[in-house]
This record gives sequence, C-alpha cells and structure tokens, in this order.
Amino acid sequence: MGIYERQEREKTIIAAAENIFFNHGFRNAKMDDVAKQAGMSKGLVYFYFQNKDDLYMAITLKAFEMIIANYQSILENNKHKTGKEKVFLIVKTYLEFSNEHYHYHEAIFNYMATVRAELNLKADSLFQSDINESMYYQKIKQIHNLPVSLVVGAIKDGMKDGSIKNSHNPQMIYVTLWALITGFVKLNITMGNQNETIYHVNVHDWKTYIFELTEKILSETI
Amino acid sequence: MGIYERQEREKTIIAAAENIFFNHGFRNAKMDDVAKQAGMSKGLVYFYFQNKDDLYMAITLKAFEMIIANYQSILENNKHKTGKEKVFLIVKTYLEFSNEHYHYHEAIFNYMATVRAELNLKADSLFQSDINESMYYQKIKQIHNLPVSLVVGAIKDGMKDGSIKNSHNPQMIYVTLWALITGFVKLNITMGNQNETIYHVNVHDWKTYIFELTEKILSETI
Amino acid sequence: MGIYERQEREKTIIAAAENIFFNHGFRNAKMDDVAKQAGMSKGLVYFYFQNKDDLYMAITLKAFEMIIANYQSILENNKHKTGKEKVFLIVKTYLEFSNEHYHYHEAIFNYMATVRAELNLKADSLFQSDINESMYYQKIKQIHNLPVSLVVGAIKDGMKDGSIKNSHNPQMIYVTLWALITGFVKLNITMGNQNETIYHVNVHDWKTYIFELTEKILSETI
Amino acid sequence: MGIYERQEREKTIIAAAENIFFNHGFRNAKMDDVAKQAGMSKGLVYFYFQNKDDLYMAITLKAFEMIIANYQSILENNKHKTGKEKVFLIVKTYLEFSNEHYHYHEAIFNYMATVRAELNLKADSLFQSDINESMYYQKIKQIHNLPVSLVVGAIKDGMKDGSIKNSHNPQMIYVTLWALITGFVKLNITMGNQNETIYHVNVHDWKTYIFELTEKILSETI
DNA sequence: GATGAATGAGAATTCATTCAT
DNA sequence: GATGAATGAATTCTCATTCAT
Repeated sequence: MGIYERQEREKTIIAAAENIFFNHGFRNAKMDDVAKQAGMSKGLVYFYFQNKDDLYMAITLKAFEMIIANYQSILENNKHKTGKEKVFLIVKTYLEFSNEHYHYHEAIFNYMATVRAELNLKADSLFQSDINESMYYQKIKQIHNLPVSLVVGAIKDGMKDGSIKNSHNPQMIYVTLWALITGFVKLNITMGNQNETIYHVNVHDWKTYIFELTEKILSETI
Repeated sequence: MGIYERQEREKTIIAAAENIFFNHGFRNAKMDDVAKQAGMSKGLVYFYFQNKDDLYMAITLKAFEMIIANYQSILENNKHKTGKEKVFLIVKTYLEFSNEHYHYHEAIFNYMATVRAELNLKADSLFQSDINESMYYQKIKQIHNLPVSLVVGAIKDGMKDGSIKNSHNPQMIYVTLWALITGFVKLNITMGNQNETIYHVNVHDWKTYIFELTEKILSETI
Repeated sequence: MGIYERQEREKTIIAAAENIFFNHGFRNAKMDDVAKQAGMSKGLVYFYFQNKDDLYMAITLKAFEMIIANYQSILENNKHKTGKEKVFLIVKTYLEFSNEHYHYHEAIFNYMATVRAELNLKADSLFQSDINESMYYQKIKQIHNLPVSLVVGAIKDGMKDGSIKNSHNPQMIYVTLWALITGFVKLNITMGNQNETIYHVNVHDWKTYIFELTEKILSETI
Repeated sequence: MGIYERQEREKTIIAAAENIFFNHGFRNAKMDDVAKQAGMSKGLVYFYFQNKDDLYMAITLKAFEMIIANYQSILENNKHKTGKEKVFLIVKTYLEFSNEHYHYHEAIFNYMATVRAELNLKADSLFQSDINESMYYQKIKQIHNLPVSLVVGAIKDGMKDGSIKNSHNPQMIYVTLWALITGFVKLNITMGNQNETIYHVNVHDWKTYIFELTEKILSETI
C-alpha cells in the first residue's frame, strides 16, 4: 500500500470521525462508531491514529490547513487588488467557511483553549495532558500563527496603499474583525439554521449588515 | 432542616460545581470532586440535584438570573437616561460580567446549543437527551427570552427618544452588538489573561475600541 | 463502614487476587475474575486498589510483612538461643514459608526485579512505569531491607557468641544461605510436588541434606 | 531460498526475539518489535514460527542445545580428568553461562514450569495450553533430561574414581549443586550488575566462595 | 516468498448513580 | 437527613494473528 492509499485511508477515517464527532459530540462519540462509519475495524483506526484525541487533532489540523489554503489562494489570486479588498475577501471567506463547516471553527477554538489550558497547567502542576504526544497537535503548533500573519499582512498592505484608513494598529483591527465574525458565526450556529430567523432577524440581512460593518471598520468611517 | 438551610446547601453545591466544572471542564469533572469541594457526601449532592446535567442546569439558571437581575437593575436605576445610554450600560455590564464570570457566559451558550439540538433532534449537545426532566432546565425555558426583550426594549426606547439613530431593526442591532461582545470575550478568554497582550494587542486598549464601536453602531455613524 | 470492615474487604480482595493470580498467572488473570472470586463488583475492587499492578503490590507487601513478622517472632522468642540457632530457625522458616506459599516467594523476587528494572530504566529514558504511584510499592520500599538486617544481625550475634565460626563477612554468609534456600525452593516448586521425587531424589531427604549444609556453612566446617 | 538461508533467517529472528523478550519481558514484548528488530516483516516472522510461544520455545531449545553442547564438549575434552574435575568444570561453565546469558537460564526454568503446569493441568505457566503444538516444545521434551544425565554421569564417574567422596546419591548431589548455582545466579541478576556489590558483598569474592562450597560439597568435607 | 494493513476478541478502567446503613 | 461503599454498563485501547496483494 503506497503513501497515496494510506492518505486516502486517513481521509476516510477523518471524514467518518468528523461525521460522528460533530453529530454526537466528542464526548458521546464512540471509536466503535467512527470505525463502523469508516467501514473498517476499530483496530485499524488505532493503527492510523494514536487515540481519540489524536484523531480530533487530525481534524483540527485539517481545519487549519483549509483556512490557510483559503487565505493563501485569496492573496495569491488577488495580488493586484487593494489591501482592503483582500481583507474583505478573507473575512467573507472565513465567514462562509465557518458557517458551512461549523465544526472546523469549533475545532480551532477548542485548540486555542487547549493551548491556553496547557500553559495554565504547566504552572499548576499535577495534571499532565497527553495531548503533546499527538503528532497532529505538534504540527498545528507550527502553523497556528499563519492565519494571523496572513491577515495582518493584508491589513498592512491596505494601510500602505491607502485603502484601509483605520488608524488603530493592524493587529487590533484583525482581532476586532475576528471577534465580530466569530461572534456572528457562534450566534448564528448556536441559535438556529441558516435559512431561519433569529429573534425575528432575517439571517441573510444580518450577514449583509455584518459585511457593511466590516467595510466601515476598515474604512475608519467608524 | 428548614427551607433556608436547604437553599444554603444548594448554593454551596452550585458554587462547588462551578469551580469544578469550569476548572476541569464538564466532561472531565467528577461528581466525587464536586462533593468533596462542597464538603459533603456524594449522596447529599444527589439529594439536592437529580444528576450531573441537572446540576449544570442549576448553574445555568443562576447565570440567566444574574444577567436578568443586572439588566433589570440597570433599567430600573436609569429610567431617566436615554435609550442609548441604557443599552450602552447593558453592553458594558454584559462584557464585564462575561469576562469575569466566563463560565456563566459559556453555560448560556451551552444552553442555547442544547435547545437547538433538541429542536433538531440532534445529539451534539453537551447533555443527555433526558435533560428535559431537569426542573432547572424547565425554569430557564420560561425566562430565556427575557434578556433579549429587555435589551430590545431599551433599543426601542432609544429609537423613540432619538438617541439611537441606527435604522436597522432593534433585534438586529441587539444581535450584532451581542456578536461583537461575545467574540471579544471568547477571544479574550481563549487566548490569554486579561492583563496581558493578545497578538501584540493591549487588552485594555482593545476593550476601549470595542466600546467605541458599540457607541458608533448605536449612533449609526456606522 | 469502619476501618475494620474496610480492612476485611481489602483482605478479601487480596485473597481472591492471590488465588486468581497464582492459579492463572498474572498475565492471564482477569480483574473480572478477581472480582467474581471476591464476590463483588469490579468497580469495588478498583475502589480499593488503584489498578492491577497496585493489587499485585498489595500482595507483595503482605508477603514482606509475613516474612518480617516471622523473623521478628523467631528472634523475639529465642533471645536466649545462640546466633546460629536463630539463623537456623530463620532459614528453616523461610524454607517452609516459601514452599507453602510459593507465590509470596515469587512476588518478592518479582519485586526485586522491578526495583532493579526501575534503576536501569531511570538511566535509559523512554519507558516510564506507573508502579511508583502504588502506595503499596512505596510501603514495601520502606521495609524491604528489614529481612536482610534481621538475619545479618542474627549472624553477627552468632559470630559474637561463638556459635557461628564461618569467617566470611556476615552479609556474604546471608547471601549464600539465601541462594541455597532460594535455589532449593525454586527447583522444588518448578519441578514437582512436595511429596514426589525430583530426578529420583526424595524431596524429604533432600531437604534434610539442605539443612545439613546450612548447618555446616554456619559452622565453617565447610 | 535454500535450507541455509532459511536457517540464517531463523537465527536472525531468534536473536531478535531474545533481545526483545529479555529486555521487555515476554509479556510486554510485541511481535511487532521482534520483527522490527529482526529487520523483516511480521508476516515473515510468522512464516518461520507458528506463534509467539513457539518462538519462545525455539529460544528455549537453543538454550538446551547450548548447555548440552557445552557439557558434552567438556566431557569430551576432559576424559582423562577425574569425575570431580569434570563436575567442577560443568558447574563453573553453567554458572558463567547463566550469568552471562541469563535469559537462557530463565527460559529453561520457564520450560520446566510449563511442563509441570501441563502435568498438573494448571494454567499458571507463561504460555498457552496449546504449546503442545510447538515443534520446538516437542523437540525439547526429547532432550530435556540430557543435561541431568550428563552431570549425574560425571558424578558417578567421580564416585568410582574416588575423586568425589560425598556419599549422598548422585542425583541429590546434582540437584543440590544446581540449587546453589541457580540461587546465586538469580540473586546476582536480580539485585545488581556483576561488577557491583550486593548488600555490601563483593560479587567476585562471593563467586569464589560459591566455587569453594562446590568443591567442598563434592569432597564431602561438608 | 514478503509485506504490513486489517481484524477483532479481549482487558483494563472509569464514573454517574443508587441504596443499605 | 447523611454517608460513602457498591454497582455495572460503557468505552477506550491492545496486540497476536491472518491474509490479500
């Protein structure tokens, strides 16, 4: 079995795990079900992934990689556009992505919480999480700052080319936009389906409004 | 044992559970630890609360009650102020509250996810499907729309008295502000301690900026 | 449940575990069977003992305690006797003990191998045994030199009172006697039942001969 | 592949297995590791050896064969020497052999325990009950008495030629010497490295003393 | 002859929950 | 009212062995 088939298998398992983890919640998900869903034996799942957490980290890595690939392709295909346009496209993309693949969005937040927990626990003593042994966790650590730097880079571009007029520092702009989008996604997902209405708010209209806000934040008309 | 002692016991248990659930995560938290932290036997904890989920719902109910009490007291004590001022105070209060008591904020989100899961007949909630048997869950259901209506009410006041100039509908304004605040709190909590720096952003400055944005959203200068 | 009942339970479990571990071998022994044998649920076994290894260490501790108690009572009850007589009685006792409770003898040897393995592994890196978390293991560490010092003490007594004439140092005498007895027990157990014949050697006669040798080693007629 | 290459393969596997089994313990040793150590696939290991037990039995057979070859060569090369000298050389050889290749010594003991377990219909052997299907096990059965008879033969020689004066029957002498050596080796291995000190006993001195004892036992000066 | 992916029967362990005292 | 010992279903993870390629 070549490297190709191996990767296919991994993909199959990851897809099955996403399905199970997302529909049942990580806690209620059984490795048995993941295996069944993937159409293989439990042992084989463990052959490819160290344990349940490792598998979850593989999903998380995939999420990061997808986001990064998205951002990179946007930046690549829009070199001629203004910084503001690039940032706007990225924001839009992240929103679409998170809305469509909400569990990736959650996975990324869970990852961040894990990193933070680890830092806290290092001081704390006792508790020792084994997550460090996950190769996927290690890989994520190496790339987890890329999305930030890509977006901050685009914001800086916008400041140079004059398209972004907001005078706050680029990082703060990034983080603010992210808060807005993130909050939107969370509420949107937590409270209902895309095509419905949240507290009598039409979701489509709301999204439009969020984009307007983004636009204005970048233009410093706010 | 009178009703008073009984309530004191419940408070003790809830306080212990908050501590344990938040520091270990609901999933990893053990009822044994809750009981130990509360300084009583596991049996007694089960005497006061049906089960682990029920206990979590008691915390959630407390969170809702605190938020509602906060909002009501703000509205009560600032009747003479403009709608915009009232909304601003509520936003500010919610942000402080969530930042300080992050677990209440999370509890509320978990609750919302559970309600949605129930509607969708999905299993991806933190809780078991028999959560409906929890008295606390039932109680929350009766009040869970109050925070929204209180804030939306204040926004309407502001529209009437001319202090809020944003022409979008009140619900959308509410939901947008909530997204912004929610995103801020989440990032803030997930990524570091309050007094530190997130991606080279000074947290205090950021918070100031978030308030500015809130102000501008309400003023429709955005 | 008082401390007494608790200890009774522990004894019940240990007895069941001895039975299962010894008859099936540690490896093939199932915690399920131990619980069944002890007439209780698996969970309760784990309530009293951290895990399978911990339970084995509890047995080992018991073995050490029995040996030590044996030695101490011999020394206590024979203060007036010569050192040689005391040593002889101890040797005899150990042999009877090991022959009758062979698994205690094995447990003690396994313990020594574990300690040694730990020392080796400390240098080695990687491998990290969790046995250190066993309270029973820690307790054994505190007393594991007692048997040696008791016997060496008796040998020294014998040298002083002139009953032991062997001029080698007391430790070497101890270790030599222990080798002889230990070897005898091992062969005896490994190769057959007490009442039978090993390689055409009558076991009873052989034991007599072993005692003779012990006697002569102490008398330095050898 | 010719018979020669086949035997080379077997030797490679056996060598790898010895390494793994001894360093990790049979129970913890994984066939995966054996294969890796042997530089071949697991499947190939299973092509040459029925199963894990069978492989262990192959090692055990090798141990027996080495011992027997040793004994035979000693007897062969020292035909002119006295029985006592021959026995002494054998004892010395066995001690060196066991000390150096402790795992062979253990393998032999495990084998004996297995035979006994089989007779008693007990399950406390290291191996499964279907060990009888191992060809190596069957082969050992055919030769396992050879070492005894060779040594007993030499003892008889010594009795005839007057070099051995001990009046006990030859088998008992054999078995006693074996107990002494066995105990020495076990303690030596269990408690430390050869060049160190056991309970303040210099190992080299101790070995010398053990040889002296052997000498005296044979001379019936004991 | 080789390979190593695949299997699956097992085993250890956990913990929410109950209930005899 | 309390207690905490007792339960046992549920789940993760292991590894000897097989077999398609």
